[in-house]
Amino acid sequence: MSAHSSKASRRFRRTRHDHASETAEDYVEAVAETIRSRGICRGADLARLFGVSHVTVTKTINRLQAEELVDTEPYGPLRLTAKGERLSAAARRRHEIVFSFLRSLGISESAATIDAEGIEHHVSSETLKAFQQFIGQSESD
Amino acid sequence: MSAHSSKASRRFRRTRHDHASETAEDYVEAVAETIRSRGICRGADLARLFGVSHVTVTKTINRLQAEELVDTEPYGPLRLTAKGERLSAAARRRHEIVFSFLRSLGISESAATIDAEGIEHHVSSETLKAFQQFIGQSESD
DNA sequence: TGGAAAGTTTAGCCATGGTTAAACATTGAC
DNA sequence: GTCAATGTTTAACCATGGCTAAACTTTCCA
Repeated sequence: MSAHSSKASRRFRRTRHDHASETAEDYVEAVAETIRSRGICRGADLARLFGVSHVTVTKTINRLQAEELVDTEPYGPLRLTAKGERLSAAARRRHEIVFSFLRSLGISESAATIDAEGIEHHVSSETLKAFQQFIGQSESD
Repeated sequence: MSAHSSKASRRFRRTRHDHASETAEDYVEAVAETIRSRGICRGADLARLFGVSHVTVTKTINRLQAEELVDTEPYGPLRLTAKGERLSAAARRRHEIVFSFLRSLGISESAATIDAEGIEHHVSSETLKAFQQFIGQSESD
């Protein structure tokens, strides 16, 4: 059996693919942000940021290079490909909408920061739209 | 423009070990629900529900047994331990709050079902409280 | 020039969560 | 009693994402 795509099973998409793309988004977002704020991004920056070892970063970056999201040479700094830029922009936009939405609801900055990070990878475009609309309404109150 | 662009210690998920407890919650929730609706729960039920192979279920159940969340004998049906019951009740409650919240926002049932599944493991108690309060407000409109 | 410090990679280990293929157990129909 | 269907387990594999230890490269400075 296996490639089961019933309505019931589709909501439980807890596959390696989903996790891999979440990681990819986190990484490209972090690369973009680091370049934005420090002008350059190296593996060690990401290790520090994520709180993981530099080895973990190296392995992940290798995967992202294979996926053509990140571009780098041995011992060189990290850059995003055009594809990586697009992904990071989309991820950032989604993140900011979720964060602002939570803040609009009255969630504290610290909780909103943590929760947005967890939630951002799991909102459909429909929900994202509703979040955006809600933010707009709150602002005009 | 951006909600925040701090330099020090940004968001970014740290513990990908959280993932193991998400799986545990999904499983105990599914066991509880299956027992509720069909009177018994077997590994094959979960394989069908999650859309994974029965082998994956067996391995996960072994881990949950080691964690004393699930109780079973070889070739026997699955039962929850007291600890498993508590976890499933908490997970279900959280799930229902998130789902109802999304519905209150106007999200379609199908999107709310999928998104709630993804989001429920990432809401802090503060956010959960805000969701609950919002549901209450919407109902009295 | 030559080395130390900082940064990066390689090698090898582990857990989780996926897969198939194949063996084993239980149950119900003949 | 046997046999097929169903359900379960075991074996063996893969990818992701963690780790430490050790080796290698780059940079910079005395």
